[in-house]
Amino acid sequence: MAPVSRRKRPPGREAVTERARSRIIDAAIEALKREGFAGASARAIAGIGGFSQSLIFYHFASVSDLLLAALDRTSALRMERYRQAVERATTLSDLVQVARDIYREDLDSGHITVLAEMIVGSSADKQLGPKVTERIEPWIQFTEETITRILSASLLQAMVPVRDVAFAIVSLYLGIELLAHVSGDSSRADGLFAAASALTGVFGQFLGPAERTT
Amino acid sequence: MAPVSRRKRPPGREAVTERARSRIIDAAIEALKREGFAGASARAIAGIGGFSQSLIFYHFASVSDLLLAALDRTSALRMERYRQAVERATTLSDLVQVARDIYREDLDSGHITVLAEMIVGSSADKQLGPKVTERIEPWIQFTEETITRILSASLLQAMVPVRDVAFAIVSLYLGIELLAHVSGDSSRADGLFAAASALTGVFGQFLGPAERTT
Amino acid sequence: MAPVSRRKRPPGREAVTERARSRIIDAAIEALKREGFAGASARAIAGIGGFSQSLIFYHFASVSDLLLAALDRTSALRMERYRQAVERATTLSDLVQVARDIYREDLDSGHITVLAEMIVGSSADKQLGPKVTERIEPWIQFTEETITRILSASLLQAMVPVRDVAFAIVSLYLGIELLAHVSGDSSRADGLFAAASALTGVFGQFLGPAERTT
Amino acid sequence: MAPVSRRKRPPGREAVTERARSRIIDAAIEALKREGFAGASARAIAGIGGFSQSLIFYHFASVSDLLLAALDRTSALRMERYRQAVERATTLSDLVQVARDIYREDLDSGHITVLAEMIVGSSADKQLGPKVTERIEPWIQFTEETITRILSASLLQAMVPVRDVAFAIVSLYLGIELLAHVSGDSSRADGLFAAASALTGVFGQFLGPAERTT
DNA sequence: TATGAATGAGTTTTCATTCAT
DNA sequence: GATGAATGAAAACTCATTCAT
Repeated sequence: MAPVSRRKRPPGREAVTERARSRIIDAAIEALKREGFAGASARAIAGIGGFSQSLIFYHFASVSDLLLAALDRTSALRMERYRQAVERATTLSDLVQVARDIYREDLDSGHITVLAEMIVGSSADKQLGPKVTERIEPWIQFTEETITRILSASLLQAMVPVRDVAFAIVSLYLGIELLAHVSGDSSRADGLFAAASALTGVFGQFLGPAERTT
Repeated sequence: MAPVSRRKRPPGREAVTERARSRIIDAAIEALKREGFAGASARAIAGIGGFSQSLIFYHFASVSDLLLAALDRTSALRMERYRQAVERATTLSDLVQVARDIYREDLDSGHITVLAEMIVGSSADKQLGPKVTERIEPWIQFTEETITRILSASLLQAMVPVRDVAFAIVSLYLGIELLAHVSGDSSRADGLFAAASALTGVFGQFLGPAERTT
Repeated sequence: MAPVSRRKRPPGREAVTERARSRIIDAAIEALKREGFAGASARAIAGIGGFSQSLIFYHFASVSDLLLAALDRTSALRMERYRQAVERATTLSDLVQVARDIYREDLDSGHITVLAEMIVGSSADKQLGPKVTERIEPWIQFTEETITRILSASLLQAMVPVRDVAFAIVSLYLGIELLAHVSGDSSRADGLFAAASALTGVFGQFLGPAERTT
Repeated sequence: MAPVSRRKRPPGREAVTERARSRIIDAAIEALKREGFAGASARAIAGIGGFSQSLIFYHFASVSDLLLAALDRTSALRMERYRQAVERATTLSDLVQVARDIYREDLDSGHITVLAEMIVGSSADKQLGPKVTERIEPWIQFTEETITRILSASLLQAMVPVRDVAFAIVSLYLGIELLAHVSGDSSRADGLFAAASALTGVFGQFLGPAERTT
C-alpha cells in the first residue's frame, strides 16, 4: 500500500520514505514561492521537482495535503530561526532590529510567501481554512511571548493588551508581505521597518529601565 | 460592435450599455464576496447575475477585466463612504472610533473582502498585480491625508513618518481581513479595535491641543 | 448559462438545444453498446460523436447524467415498440412469439445492452442505483399488465402470482442478455425461446378458452 | 523466480506460496463483495488484505488474473455446498426449497455477488469474457444434471428441454441477483421463491410418482 | 517472499474564451 | 445587446504495472 496511510514499517525504511517525501515537499515549497497557491498545481510541482505527477498522490493524499506539509516544513524551519534570533534581543529596539533583518531574510528566501500564499489559498479552498489557521496560531503565540518578555520590565507592559498586539503584528506582517508581493516592490516595507526602528529609538529612551540595563 | 473598445455611439445607447455593464459588475462583486477570487469564474458570475456567460465577454475583454471593474466600483463606493465618515473626526480617538465602525460595516457588507480577494487573485494572475496595486494606492493616499490632518496640530506630527504609517495601516487592515476570513472568526479583529480605542484614549490625552476634553 | 440548468428560453430555441443534446445522447448510446458502461467515458463518447469532451459537460451535469438520459431515450423508444408489438398478441404462444422476435431485434439493435450495461454500471457507481431502479420499474409494470391481459380468460390467472412472474421475466431477460453478451454467443438464448415457444404450444392447448377464440 | 510462471520448486515452499496466494485471493473476494468489480482495484485489494500492491503482481500476472482466481475459489466452494444441499432433494418442491435456502445463504455471504460482478466486469474487460463464460458453464451443467435427476421419474422429463431450462435458471438467478443488488432490495427475490414454492407444491401433485405425499 | 517508489495513460470536470446567430 | 454551442487547455486524482531492493 501507499505510504499515504502510514502503517508499521521495518525500521530504517522510514528514512528512505522520508527522503522521497522531502523531495516532493521541496518542490511544493518552490512552486508556492514561484507560482503562488493557484499555480502550485500537481503538474507544476512535478515539473519543478522533475518527477511524475502521480508520485505526489503516492506520497500524499491530495495536493492540499502536500501544500500543508510544505507549510509545516517552512513554518518549523522559520520558527526555529526566529526563536534563536529573537532570543538575544532584550529591548524593543533590539526587537525591531531583529524583525527587520529577518524580514529581509524571509523576503529573499520566500518563506513568508509560502505562509501568505497558503492563507490566500484558504480563501479558494474552504476546507483549508481551519488547517491553516491552526498553523498560524503558533506564530501569534510566539509573538505574544516575545513581546511579553521584552516589555516585562517596562512601563508599557501594564498598558498594552499583549495578545491583541501580537495578533496585530502578525496581521501586519502578512499584509505587508501581500502588498509587497502584489506590487513587486518591497521598498515600502523596508521604509516601514526603518521608520519603526527610528521610532523605537526615540520612544525607547523613556519607556522604561529595561532599555538601558544591558 | 462590442463596447469593449469604446467608440462614439449614438447618444442614449451608452446609458443602456452602461446599465448592462453595471448589472454584470454587480454580479461580479457578489461572486467575489460569496466565492472569492478563485470562485469568481465567468460561469459563477453569469449564474449569479442570471445572464449568459458570453455577455461578460461582450462587455469586458476578459474575466480579469471585469473583476478589476468590480474592484473599481466597490473601491469608489467605499472611498466616498470613508471620506464622509472620516470628515467629522478631529482627534485620533475619533478616528479609531470611525475606523472601528466602518470596519464592522465593511465586514458585514463584504466590501473589504472584494479588495482582499483581488489582492489574493493577483498572486494567481501575475498580470493583475500592477493593476491592483494601482487601485490600492488611493487608499494609502487617503489614509495619509487623513492622518496628516488629524495630527496636524499635535506633537506627533513631527515625529511620525506619515507615509509609512499610512502604508502600515492599510497593510494591517488587509492582514486582519485575511486572517478573519481564513479563521472564519472576526472577534479578534474586534478585540484589536477595542484595544486601539483604549490606547488612543490614554495616549491622546497628552498628545497635543487638538485632543478636546469633551 | 449552460442549458444544464434549464431556464426560460425563447421558444424555437429549444429545438436547437434539443438537437444538440440529442447528438450527444446518440453518441452515448453507441458508446454504451460498443464499449459497455465502463468504456462509456466522456472521452469515448466524444470520440464516437465527433465533438469535444467539454461539450458533454456543457449539456449535461455529469457523465452519469448523460448515461441516464441515454437510458431514458432507448427505454422510451423500446417501450413504444414493445407496446405496439404486444398489443396484437392474445394468447400465451402469441406472446412468446412476439417476445422472441423482439428479443432478436433488441439484440441486433443493442437496445437491451444499454439497459443491461446501466444496471451493471449501478454496481460501480452507487448513486446510480436508485435512478436505474426507477427506470426498470416501468418494464416490470408493463410485463405485469401484459401477462394479466393475456391470462385474463385462462385458468392460470387464479393460480399465478402475476407480479412475481413479471419480475421473474424481466430478471430472466436481463440475465440472458448478460450471459449472451459475456459469452458473445446468443444461440442459447435463441434455443431458449424456441423451447418456450414449443412449450406454450403444448400447454396452451388446454390452458383455457382464450387460446382458440381468435 | 516469480510463481506466476509455475516451475518446480523445493517442496515445502509451494505450501508457503500457496498460503500467500490464498491470502490475496481472500482479499480479492472481499473487495469484489464490498466494492464490486469496478472497485476491486489492486489498491483496494491490497488495502483490504493489508499487504503491498506489488505482492499481487508477484503472485498473479494481472489484476484480472487474480479476480478470476477469486471467482474460481468461490465457485468451487459454492459448488460443493450446492451439491451436498441438492443431493437430498428428490422432488421439484424439495429442489425449490433448497434453492430458496441457498439463495438466502448466498445473498448473505455475498457469493453470487462475486459471480455477478465478474460477469459485469466482463463487460468492461473484453478479454475476461471467454474466461468467465468458461466458469459459468459448470453451473449450467450442474443445474442440468440436477433437473434431469429430479425429473427422471416424472412425466415432464419427456416434454422439457432440460438444457434450455438449466440455462434459463442460471440466467434467472443472475438477473435476480443483479436487480436485487441494484435496487438494494431483495424482498422481491424472496417473493419470487415463495411463489415458486407454492406453484411447485400445486403442480408437483400430478407431475409424477416421484412426488411423495409425505 | 515481499515491498516502497515510481510512472504513463487514463478518468471526470472546470475554465476562459470564440463564434454564429 | 444578448445568447447557445462549442472548444482546448488544464485541474485533481486513480489505475495497473514495473523495478530495485
